[in-house]
Amino acid sequence: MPTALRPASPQLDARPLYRQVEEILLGRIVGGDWPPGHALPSEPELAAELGVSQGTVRKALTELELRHVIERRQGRGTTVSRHNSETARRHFFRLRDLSGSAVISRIIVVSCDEGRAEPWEAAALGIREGDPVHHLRRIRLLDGSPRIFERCTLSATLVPGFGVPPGEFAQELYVYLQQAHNVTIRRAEEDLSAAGADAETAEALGKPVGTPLLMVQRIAYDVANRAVEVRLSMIDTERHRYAVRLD
Amino acid sequence: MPTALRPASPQLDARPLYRQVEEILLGRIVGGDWPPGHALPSEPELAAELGVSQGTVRKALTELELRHVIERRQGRGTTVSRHNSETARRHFFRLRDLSGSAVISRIIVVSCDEGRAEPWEAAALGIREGDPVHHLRRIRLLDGSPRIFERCTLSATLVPGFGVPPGEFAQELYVYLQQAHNVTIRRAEEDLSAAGADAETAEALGKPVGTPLLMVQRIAYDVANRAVEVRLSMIDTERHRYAVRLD
DNA sequence: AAGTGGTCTAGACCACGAC
DNA sequence: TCGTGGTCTAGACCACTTA
Repeated sequence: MPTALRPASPQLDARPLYRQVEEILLGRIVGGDWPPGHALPSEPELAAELGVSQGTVRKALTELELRHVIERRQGRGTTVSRHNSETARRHFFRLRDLSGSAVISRIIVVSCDEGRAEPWEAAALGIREGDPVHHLRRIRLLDGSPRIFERCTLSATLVPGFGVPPGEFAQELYVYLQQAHNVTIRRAEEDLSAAGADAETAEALGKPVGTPLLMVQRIAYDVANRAVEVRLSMIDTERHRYAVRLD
Repeated sequence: MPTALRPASPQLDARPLYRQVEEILLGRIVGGDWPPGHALPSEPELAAELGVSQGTVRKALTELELRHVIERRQGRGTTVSRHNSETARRHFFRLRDLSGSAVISRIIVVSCDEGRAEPWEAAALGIREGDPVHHLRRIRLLDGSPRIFERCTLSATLVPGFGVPPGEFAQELYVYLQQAHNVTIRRAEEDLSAAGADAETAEALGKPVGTPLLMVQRIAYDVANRAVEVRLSMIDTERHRYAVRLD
């Protein structure tokens, strides 16, 4: 069933055609018609279905590709992005060792509880104070040593029934969210500062209280731009650096 | 004089045409034929001169625009990017106040000397140990308070005769480099960590030695991808945050 | 009114991947 | 071999800026 992009009646939507195409395609992905890993119709097929030229479809697909919503490969086709440990880390894990190389990371879940949103969590997640949330505490081992203590808060309305067992957890959180809860994280905002280690963090990392740590507050958003997670990471930067490229 | 993009003899350059166009245009900008602020020929003119279609020129220009080398405006034309305090800050100054708003910043030059490159400086700048460099120390006031102490090292071969007087300095360093030394910074890499304040920094910021500070090491590259500056910034994050977007 | 970049089309050919 | 996305062309019309 072709989507009516340009009805006979005068078009009030003044946005460029390729923006509208982009939104239609994104809608199908967000709505679950095309789940992660699904192969999209070919460009000529999409063009015919939507009643636009292949060039317009291409421009829309290029935008979605830049936002990592889809992946295109010559000869193979276009698929909805699927998180895996590589892409999840490349996009959302900025730590490198002192030589600039990627880091081997292991994750230990300390605890996972249900709770109510504190004011700062509610503000970050765009929900109301007291709304149900899940709390997750994790320790990350970088190259074998405990270097990061993370306190994560997830909006329970977006990931109902969330829960992971304590102990080592091999999977990246965002891969797990996609596979187990059908929630795809697409972007995040981080605010960085320096702080002395608090008691809980100091114990988790085996450092004295007050040790200077890199504190990262992250808010993660899904494909539909909903805030899913707010996370406070306390990072021991003795042997690692948080890498940023400005261009 | 048209540039021969596709000679009669078989073309060995297998790169796409638009990449070659991109390189030609970038070459004219780097070479100084088109200085910052200069208006480029129109797309049809470039297409005719280079012997390609306007669509190919457009794709090359789009790439350069994404890299902030040029700026395009409908009806007005395309110009070579010129640093000003707005763009310089938007790209290279990541600090926000606790509400996420931009910050009013003043710069005080503490000292400016000539010197020889230490090993770590030489490694960062891609020069040899002992090569001539300029050292610059600055204090930044954010919203009126001293919050950042910066130690900058510039490669003297790229900015010969560099020098700024001590005291307040209204201009952004990269704007000054472009206007006074014809060097345009286009991108930078930053490595972030947490560290206790050393004696020099503690005095500059009026904080006790050992106060946790955000330490940022930046390497700045010009349009020709040469390392121009390495900078160590010590930042008091009591009332400010370093903002990063991951997408 | 003239000229610029922005959008959109229709069609050609090529490089790559899967069968 | 076939279908995919990648490149390239030629030309139309539109929206914006400047004069």
